[in-house]
Amino acid sequence: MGSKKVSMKDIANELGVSVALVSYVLNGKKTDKINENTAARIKELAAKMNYSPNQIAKSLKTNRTHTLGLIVADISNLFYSSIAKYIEEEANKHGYHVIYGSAHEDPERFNSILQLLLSRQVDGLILAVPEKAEGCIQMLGDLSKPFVVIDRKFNEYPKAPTILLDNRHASATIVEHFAENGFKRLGVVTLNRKLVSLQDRKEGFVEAAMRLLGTKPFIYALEEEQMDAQIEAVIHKAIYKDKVDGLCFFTNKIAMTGLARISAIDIAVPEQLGIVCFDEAKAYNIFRTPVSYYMQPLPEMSKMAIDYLLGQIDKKENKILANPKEFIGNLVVQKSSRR
Amino acid sequence: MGSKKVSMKDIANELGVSVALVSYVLNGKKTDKINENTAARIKELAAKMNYSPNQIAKSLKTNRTHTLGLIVADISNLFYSSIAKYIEEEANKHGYHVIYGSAHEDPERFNSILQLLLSRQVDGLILAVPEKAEGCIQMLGDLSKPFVVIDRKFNEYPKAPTILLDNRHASATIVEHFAENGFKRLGVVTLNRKLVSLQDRKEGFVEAAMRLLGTKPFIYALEEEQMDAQIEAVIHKAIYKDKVDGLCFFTNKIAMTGLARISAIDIAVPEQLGIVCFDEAKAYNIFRTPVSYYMQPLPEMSKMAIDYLLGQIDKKENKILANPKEFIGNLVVQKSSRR
DNA sequence: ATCAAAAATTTAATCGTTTAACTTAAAATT
DNA sequence: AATTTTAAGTTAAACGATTAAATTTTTGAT
Repeated sequence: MGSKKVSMKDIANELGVSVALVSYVLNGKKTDKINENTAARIKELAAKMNYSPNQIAKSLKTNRTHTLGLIVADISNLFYSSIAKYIEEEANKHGYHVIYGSAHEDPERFNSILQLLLSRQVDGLILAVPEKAEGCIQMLGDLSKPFVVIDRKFNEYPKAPTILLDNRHASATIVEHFAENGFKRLGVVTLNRKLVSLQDRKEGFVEAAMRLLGTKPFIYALEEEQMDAQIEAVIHKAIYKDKVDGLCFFTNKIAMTGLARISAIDIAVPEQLGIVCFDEAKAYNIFRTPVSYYMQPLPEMSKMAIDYLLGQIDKKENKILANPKEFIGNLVVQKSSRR
Repeated sequence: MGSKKVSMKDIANELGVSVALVSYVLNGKKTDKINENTAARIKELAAKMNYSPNQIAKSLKTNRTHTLGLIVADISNLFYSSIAKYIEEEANKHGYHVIYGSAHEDPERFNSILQLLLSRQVDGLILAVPEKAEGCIQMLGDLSKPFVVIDRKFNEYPKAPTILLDNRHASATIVEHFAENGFKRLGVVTLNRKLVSLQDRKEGFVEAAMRLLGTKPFIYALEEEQMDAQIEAVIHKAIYKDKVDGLCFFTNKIAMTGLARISAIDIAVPEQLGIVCFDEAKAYNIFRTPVSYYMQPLPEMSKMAIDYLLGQIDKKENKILANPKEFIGNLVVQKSSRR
């Protein structure tokens, strides 16, 4: 009991050999120059003593932690926890682990987490950078620390490695689908933040609506912190005043709030109101009418993020991602928008 | 650009002092024995050079990583991502970070993640231990590595530090509520796993139903992997054959699957069927009738987990948690079960 | 037996910190 | 002026591994 962790020294002492030899054997290096017998004895004892290497010491020497840092907006938000899951899975495949933090879109919190991850010497970073924290892009470049921005894009840094959805294209797909199904007066519910991805969704939506329907969609912008308080008025205005017949929720969270409100209203979906949301959620199927949604290809996006990062870490210098990589997702059409 | 990270040595050389002095100043130790002026110069330069300590080196020396390991079943599962969020928040308050992994209830995967966390020298562990992996409790005890089990309980290890819901009490509360609202033929949908928490929910439910209604509830057990395939038959049997009038879903995920199915059926909730679920979810409000749920006090549970762990780490030897701590949650009654 | 070559193992420096123990210089005491 | 005290700082070992270079041991050829 209370037996402290065994180190290479313990093994070496027990066997009367040097620590170096133990290191060589246990790492499978110089195998051709080591007596098979000795190697076997070392391995055997290591197993018996339940040796597990001290990664901290290893990292100090090798300058590799085999750990990636991930900063998302909020880990309890389905969209980000899904990303986290795929990132983790993909990283694990390559023997990497993930440390994460939630920044809640606060630049200060973001920077503090970033500093902590850096001080823990993560080998690379995957970041959902909040507004006003773009400075980190320059800083990480100066440090020559591998990183990749996900789900965000900064026009001031067109060369930063960036992975996100082609938001304009996604919106266009949604509008097209609405148009094909005879919806004419469209509306979108978004947040009043300057995030480029929301901006792009909006612009793409407006552009497509003008082109395909000849009308501008109604835009409803909520404040994140007062979503619950504001939603009732917004939904009411959209349906009864603006006579919107096709509504698009721009994020998962907005959708949950909005759908809850619509649930309480006596309106036929999709007959009187068509609905499409961004991002996948099992919950969309418990709404009175299964809700259509535009699904981001998160597994592919995660895979590319990890591949790029590991490439950088191993200095294989693959030059992919010189420009933001925008993925095309796909629209899962359910009853809420089909007529 | 490409400037490597600055170390204490760089600062010391620049200023012509010893590394030790830099260390003392930057850590605020021996402040009474150091010239204020020198201290100021060191701090100033450190700030200017953007020094940030190498935690890896620090950890190697101090044997503290200020990092906790968290293993949940699945980070993309709302229940666990909520726990993760609270754990992270609480840990951050005390200057600790969290590394996590998803074990997907697989003992092998669990043990492999556990080994990795240990090799990274986490200071403590928060674990949702899967069935067949209880061995880790003994092992961590032997290593005298602080840990706490959450959301699970193992009767073979009554002394292991354990934090979870009082599941029997929760079930009893739900049955009581059903009874008070005139529901008579109850049913529960659970998983056919041997997890003590599910077992306790079931036993608590049965016991309370016998006591308050004089009848045994119908038990429907799904296999996790075939939930989607099995749910239709189960719901059908419950409603049309067994004539259940009050249904309880034992987990978030089961609830999502079950509610999606009920959504497709023409049945009045709560008039013909009352519904209560375990665990909180915003999504419960987008169901045609807002769904009642039993909410676990996750913030309090997380706080206790962290407090206990940090206590152990600091060897303050607070003996709380000698027995499993079972928390009482509260039932949020909505329209789905009120009549 | 001798010696070079090959095989097996050890030595020692290093990674960036921490910290107990020691040294030096200046100030205070006598 | 000699001695003690205090203040300010330095030295050096350690944490647990890695790895190039050096050393010792064994083997084989003569």
